[in-house]
Amino acid sequence: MAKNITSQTLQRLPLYFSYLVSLPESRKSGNISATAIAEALGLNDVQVRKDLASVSRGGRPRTGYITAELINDIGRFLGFENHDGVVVAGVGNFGRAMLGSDSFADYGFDIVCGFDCNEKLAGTVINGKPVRHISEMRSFCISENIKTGIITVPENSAQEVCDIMTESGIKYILNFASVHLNVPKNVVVHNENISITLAMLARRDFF
Amino acid sequence: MAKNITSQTLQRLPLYFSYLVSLPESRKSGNISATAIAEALGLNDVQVRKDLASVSRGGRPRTGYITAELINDIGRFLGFENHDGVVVAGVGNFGRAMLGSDSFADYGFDIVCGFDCNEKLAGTVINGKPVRHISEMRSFCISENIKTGIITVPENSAQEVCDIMTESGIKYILNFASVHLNVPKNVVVHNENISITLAMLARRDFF
DNA sequence: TAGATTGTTAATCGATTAACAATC
DNA sequence: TAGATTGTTAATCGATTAACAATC
Repeated sequence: MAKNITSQTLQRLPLYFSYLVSLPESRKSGNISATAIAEALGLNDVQVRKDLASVSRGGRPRTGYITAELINDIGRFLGFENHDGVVVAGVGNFGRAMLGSDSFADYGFDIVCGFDCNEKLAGTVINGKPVRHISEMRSFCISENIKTGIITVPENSAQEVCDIMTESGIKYILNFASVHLNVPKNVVVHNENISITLAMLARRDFF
Repeated sequence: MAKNITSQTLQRLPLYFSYLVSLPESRKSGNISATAIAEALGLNDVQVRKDLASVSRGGRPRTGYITAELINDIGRFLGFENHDGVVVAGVGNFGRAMLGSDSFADYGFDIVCGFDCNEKLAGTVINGKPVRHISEMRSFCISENIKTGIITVPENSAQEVCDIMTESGIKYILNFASVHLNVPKNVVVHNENISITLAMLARRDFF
């Protein structure tokens, strides 16, 4: 296991994970075959078996994989058992949704704090997560050794907030503002563009 | 142009589009070469040229493509000049963020209405978009011929809302609830899982 | 046992890249 | 003109799938 993962395999692993986790408890306590997973997700069974071989301890002929074990193996491989601190810059609707979500924990992330330029929001608590003034973000990230940030501020302040993040040692930025961000070479930005996601979904039959 | 688009090309086209749109106005008014785009996005220049050849009217040797024309060609191909109506079920933080965003219009989508089970929200207006009671969603979608829906309700009511959507003729569902949805075969669900996106970004150096 | 399933090797398929002629 | 660039054909590379022996 854990040998030469291809980028394609890496993209499919979360798919298997979500599917297995979404199974009813009755099926989660039993076994599952690569053939069944492939069938459910519309993939080739050999492909699924090869993907699983790279992260799991292996299945058994005739019975398949132990479902709970497989979920664990994939999850561990993808780092879902980590505890990586994450900050959110911008406590508007999107930011509040991030702070309010409890599902990050299942994937190894702790949203530790929200930051906003609105003085009135500083000091409040959302879903148990503190909100502080944006001016405190730099020192917070440095002292807490935060490596990951989410940007949910308006377009016109996104670059400014991004600069503070990169100065604070943040290496990975998930950007919800629909604007291109300039970052140093050792920082990675992922632009989350929901409109494009929607376009790829709703026009798939057109292409 | 517009010949045999591969799935890989289709995934890169929005990338080119975002990059070109993000360029400063001074550069948007001039020309750009496939070589320059490739350089900026870390891709192979022949690949970019091949991708662009499938949607654009072509570039010129020595000078490259006319930037504004290229943006138009890619945008038109991807349907960004459409006007497709979209409904949002669930007017919580996420739903409000969707209704509040003006960027969908740039990609050919009109968020026409939000729906919620909270009676107090019905009749309100967010960013010019009306909010109605969830009980009105079915008739609304049918009469307006809506094909695309966004689900931003809590996990426990996602399937119920999803059922209403499929009964209303909706074919494409963007699901923000972290739960598996059962749909008829002719309906496509895209599960937007921000935790997984974050994991793929923040752990890329680990894999 | 017979049959379903795993895991691997070999063959196929598709996508990327190299090479090059054409063009401005 | 010389050189940068386009667009296409051919070669390479990588990923998927078919075939099959091993296993429970």
